[in-house]
Amino acid sequence: MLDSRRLRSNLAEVAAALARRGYRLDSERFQALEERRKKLQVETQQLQNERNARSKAIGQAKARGEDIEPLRAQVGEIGARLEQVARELEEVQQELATMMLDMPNVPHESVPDGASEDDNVEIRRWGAPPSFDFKPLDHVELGALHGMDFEAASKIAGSRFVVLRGALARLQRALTQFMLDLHTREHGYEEVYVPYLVNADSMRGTGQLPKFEEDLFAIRDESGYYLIPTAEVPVTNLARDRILDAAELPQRLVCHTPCFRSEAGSYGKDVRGMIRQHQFEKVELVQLVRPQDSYAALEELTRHAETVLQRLELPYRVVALCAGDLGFSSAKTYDIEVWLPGQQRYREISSCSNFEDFQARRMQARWRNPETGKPELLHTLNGSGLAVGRCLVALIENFQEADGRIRLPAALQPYMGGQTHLEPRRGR
RNA sequence: GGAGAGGUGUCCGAGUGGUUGAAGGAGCACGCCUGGAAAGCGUGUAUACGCGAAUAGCGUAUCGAGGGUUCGAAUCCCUCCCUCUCCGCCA
Repeated sequence: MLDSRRLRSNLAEVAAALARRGYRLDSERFQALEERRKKLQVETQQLQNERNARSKAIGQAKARGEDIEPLRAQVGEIGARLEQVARELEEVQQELATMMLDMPNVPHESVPDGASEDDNVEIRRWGAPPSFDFKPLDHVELGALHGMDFEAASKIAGSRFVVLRGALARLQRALTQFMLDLHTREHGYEEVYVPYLVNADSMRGTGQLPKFEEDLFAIRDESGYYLIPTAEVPVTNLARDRILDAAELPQRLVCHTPCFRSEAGSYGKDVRGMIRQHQFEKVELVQLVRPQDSYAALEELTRHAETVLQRLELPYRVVALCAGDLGFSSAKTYDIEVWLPGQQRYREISSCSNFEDFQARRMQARWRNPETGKPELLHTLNGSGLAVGRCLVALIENFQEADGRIRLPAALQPYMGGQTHLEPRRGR
């Protein structure tokens, strides 16, 4: 959510910044609502003031044993008017709140212009796409040799799910373990375990609600629970309605969870394979930082995610998302894209964002600034470190050999019982 | 699932209709005292919002959330949420 003061005092500027990302802010409507709000609020508060003063007078008169009936009659009239005005104010405020919950974050000035992912700007590359002296398989064909079973999954659940067996199931667990160890031991993150079902307040806090309900899976009973689409939701909400001590910052948290996404509106996109699933594993990095530190933290967090790919020897590139491709809550985002031989292109495997105070304002996540002594909104960031399913895809595609074997990078071997290769499954 | 207790400020805790934003204590900040520190003493110490040029002033709201009663609600009534204890069930 944007700062309402900033909207009031710099409406044109905010509207221009939002236009950069393709959001049309209805300035006239906002201004009209604001004017009504102001008028109604002043009136309401005046009436409340009057009522309070007279009620006190009644209390005093009563204490002195005087007749209070005439006073009561007066206050009654005020009450009736107050009720009317307060109701109108409530309506206007509701409309304003709805409008503001719908507004995306303002892009940071360093975010490149552009309308779609075609306008994203490549920042750097690491490693080189492998060359094969045979025709490399994509992960679906290759996975079939190693225990990746989409048919079984669709029988049990439906499309966009997968069953992994044997070494491949273990490989996914190994990847997860490796990532958690790297971030906790070398990057200074604290591991957390969190609920996978969350309430609507949490979803509102990070920005999934109210606008993107259709992307979520919801529980059908009266609980009001949603399945988390990313660990970002429960982990960032740890700070909701809290005032953190300056000494507690920065907080670096890492969390492995399954993620559940309805993928509404992605019909026909990545229908084949494990790239786009209703359920996938992810290791997520979250940072809660002082506002002045958040852009340095974004660079740092992105490097932490990149390190995973470097250790796994997987070629990738980093792109800065253009304004038009930014996520709703983000002020600036780097995507990390890994090379997929099966598609002969780079595909997103991590998305690292600085939300500045956008999420913090929604969830009232604050810290006490020692310089002012006051609670102030903190800044939140997160990034995948990494999407485990896609990482598994990248790994098997990049390290496949002519005979269907898959080489394991050295960093992973300790997590796979010292194995150096995955052998195709035979006769099972 | 059954029975009970409870949710007040950074924390503990008082408060059952009338100048209560809220006693008292702890913590924290500043000052005095001290060779220095502790103790002691004194002073201060919520948040959001509105009007406003204002870091001045004034006002409004906030005692889990929402609704109701009343001239007036932290205090009375209703609904919901959460926490704790005991019993049952259960991995």
